Amino acid sequence: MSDFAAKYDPKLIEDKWYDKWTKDNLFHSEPDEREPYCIVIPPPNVTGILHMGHMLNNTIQDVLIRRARMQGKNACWVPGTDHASIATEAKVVGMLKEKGIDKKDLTRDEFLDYAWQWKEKHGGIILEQLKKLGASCDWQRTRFTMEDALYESVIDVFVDLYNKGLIYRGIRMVNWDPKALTALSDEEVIFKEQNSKLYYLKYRIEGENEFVIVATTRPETILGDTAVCVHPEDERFAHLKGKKVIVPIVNRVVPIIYDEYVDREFGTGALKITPAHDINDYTLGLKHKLDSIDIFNDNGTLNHLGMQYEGMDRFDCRKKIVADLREADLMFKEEDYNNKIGCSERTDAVIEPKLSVQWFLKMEDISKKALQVVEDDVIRFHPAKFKNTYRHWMENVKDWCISRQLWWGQRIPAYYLPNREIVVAKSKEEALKITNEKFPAEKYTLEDLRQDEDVLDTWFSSWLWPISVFDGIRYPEDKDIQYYYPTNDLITAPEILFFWVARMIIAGQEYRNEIPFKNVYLTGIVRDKLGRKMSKSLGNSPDPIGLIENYGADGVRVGMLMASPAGNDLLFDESYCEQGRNFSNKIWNALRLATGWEIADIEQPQHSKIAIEWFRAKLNEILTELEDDFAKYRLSESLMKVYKLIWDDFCSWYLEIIKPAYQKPVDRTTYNETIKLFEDLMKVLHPYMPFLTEEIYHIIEDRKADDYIMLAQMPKAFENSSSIVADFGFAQEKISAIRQVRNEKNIAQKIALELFVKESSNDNKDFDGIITKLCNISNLEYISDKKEGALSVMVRTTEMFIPLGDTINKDEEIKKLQSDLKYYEGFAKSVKGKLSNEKFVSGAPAQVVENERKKLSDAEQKITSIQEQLKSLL
RNA sequence: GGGAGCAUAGCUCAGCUGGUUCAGAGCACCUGCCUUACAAGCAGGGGGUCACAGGUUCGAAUCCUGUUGCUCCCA
Repeated sequence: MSDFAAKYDPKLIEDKWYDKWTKDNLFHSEPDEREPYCIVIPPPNVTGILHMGHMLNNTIQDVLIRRARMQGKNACWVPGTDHASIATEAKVVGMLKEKGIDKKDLTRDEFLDYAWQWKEKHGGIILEQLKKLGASCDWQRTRFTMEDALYESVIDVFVDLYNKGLIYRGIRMVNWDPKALTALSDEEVIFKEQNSKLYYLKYRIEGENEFVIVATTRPETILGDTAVCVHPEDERFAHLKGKKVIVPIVNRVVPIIYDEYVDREFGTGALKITPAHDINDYTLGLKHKLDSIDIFNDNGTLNHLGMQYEGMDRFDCRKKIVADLREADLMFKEEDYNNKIGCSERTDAVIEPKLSVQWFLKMEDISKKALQVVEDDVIRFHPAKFKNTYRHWMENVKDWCISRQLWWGQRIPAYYLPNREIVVAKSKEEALKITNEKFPAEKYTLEDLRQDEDVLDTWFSSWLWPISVFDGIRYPEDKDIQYYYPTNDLITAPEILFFWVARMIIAGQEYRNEIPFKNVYLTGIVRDKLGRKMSKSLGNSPDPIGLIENYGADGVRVGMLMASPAGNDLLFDESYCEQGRNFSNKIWNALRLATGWEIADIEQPQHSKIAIEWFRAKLNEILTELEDDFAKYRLSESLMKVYKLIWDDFCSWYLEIIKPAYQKPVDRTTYNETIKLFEDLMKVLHPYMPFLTEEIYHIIEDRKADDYIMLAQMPKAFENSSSIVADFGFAQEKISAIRQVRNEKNIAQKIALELFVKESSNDNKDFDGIITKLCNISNLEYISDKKEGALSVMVRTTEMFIPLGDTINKDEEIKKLQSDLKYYEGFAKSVKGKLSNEKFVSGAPAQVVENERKKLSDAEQKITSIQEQLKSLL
């Protein structure tokens, strides 16, 4: 025992085992005859560093992978990163700026060189950090969405979908980032609360001296106004039917239109319509066939349609226009107003809704099967409530804007010809070939083809991830994709259910005619104790690597899992990790105990024999329950069961029973059995706590070099009809009751007690040895009548007596018995009431009625014995 | 504005097809213990009108309706 420190120190062993595992290439998987079990990692962003969300997400994946591996499956966890075009490009642009280089001065290729350099330097941080967590990823299979094979897959898919007529170019209102000069997807826009002003502007009615007052937060957009809209049933404006109004300053005459879209309560009830600069106005514009007047340049300054404001920034223009309106007496009033303004996630610039030409993927048809497979539970969501969310989105799916005005990403393989035609092909040469077939007369050459400058949305590569990591787009018949696809489980956050999960399902249907995964486990968001999202700006996120250093990777993993039922947000608190660390220490000390005894060839005590039998059965029971928990993806519950099995059942009960007296040896049989049990427990625990369990596996027995717990077989549950677990439960109650007496009467464990048990038909004496040992009983005797002058304790229907000499406080006992009596009488009365209800007896199932009868007879028996005790005391 | 979900102990959550696994777990809390594995520990204990109001039923935390309060998604 002197070999072991009394406190477990994870630092000493975690790196050691991770190195051994990787050196022996244990995480690597190749197709073979075993059943595959595969997870593809949700590829973290190359710009990112490990945050608490990753910790949770990857802990869960590792638990599932390690368990599958130990169940004899060919487990493969494919890691990798995605190129995150906007975020990375922003980082690279920032880095260049620090060097005094402006992106505009670089060619595309020069810029991409810098981007790759940046990626090589910073891109692998998260994956390295995952190793500290113990992640058993197949590092040989690490993929990156911009590497050649995956890049080509994306291009192939674009060409294919274009040829199928599913990709088109269209004018749409997009979220324009005037700083990054690119369109953003909706999910890249963050809405921020802002104090602004609501301006009430006067629009003169044509030919009259009356005005319509229109409220707006963006007065500069009047330059693009093409209508004023009111609610058709709004009586205030009924008299204006057919009339026109004059836009202030611009003096453009625009119609008054009527639409139910207008909120009569907002502002004055009259709404200015600027189809080029507001998404809702745009829709109304289409409906009412209005002109669109775009007044902005890409960088947010006013263009030539901005009249005297041309060249001004949009916010400067707002100030100027407000001043001009006031001067012209066209400003009715101004009031403070709070609204939410969309800002770019990456550059923080205020988003400008902008009409622009973008590439789109038609979603309606290709989404249908993807909805069906979830509806039919071919793919299961855990928790299932996300099915509703998914359905809602899929039924209202909109076309996907897939182009981004950036350089870092897969460049759109579309080529523009001088005759304004477009050819889409995998390469320029290919494009020329097609061009010449289509337009032989023009005799175009390579020089005539101009490739689209834009790249594809990052999700347009991530949606292929479960296929492209196995190169299944380019080589659909190869053995890897055939073997590992469809993968088993996907573990991700609900936030990206649509942007990623749904699209992967669609891609799977389109390119494999098969689902990409069978189960989707949706984790919650890791929040701080106060329920706030963890963010850099709040500074409320602990450093995950720091946590690992403080509590050990095993401790942190346990901490993350314990507090995170599927789909629930996790209110993180370091005390969870502390609990995990304490658990490590508990196990460590159990090891110190179990391996510290001297072993002798002596007879095995009866109580040890029973304890082993009981614990085997208990372990088996838990194994069965774990099967069920994993089938339902209830990971935190499964861990809690293992936690209690080890801490309560093994340490507090089993070890205490078999523990030899001080400085006495343990018999060999018990020792061997205990080590075996310990080993089984470590196996069950390994997926959650890989490092500690591997260490202990090697301490409790000398192993061959290639014998690892992470490759060992998980203990399997067996059929068991024994009632020993339940029977022992009764004994445990008796022991607790006796301990309670000791506690209440302040009798130290050292002082031995006598115990008399009133004989009854349902006595199981198998556990008497255990009771004697754990309660320090000098003499356990069965008696036929009650024991006078002893303290009486009732467990279920068994009466036990503990002689305590003079220490019994009669009044106290009487009081206690009387209150018990009152309770049981009340209880019996209510059960009687139930049983005398004709409808209950005839309506309830026989079993339920039978249970009630048993309750009543037990209660009556208790009442009788309490009354007898009272009699003897009074 | 449209949709979805949630409300159970101080906190985080279980609680399946209504009925002894029905009021539970972990943490926190209280009491007593430095008992030779572990004070990062041991033993014991207290604590909830299951958000509110109705309804269905012999019986409701569980099913139905409404109310209130929170959360998320879409607009």
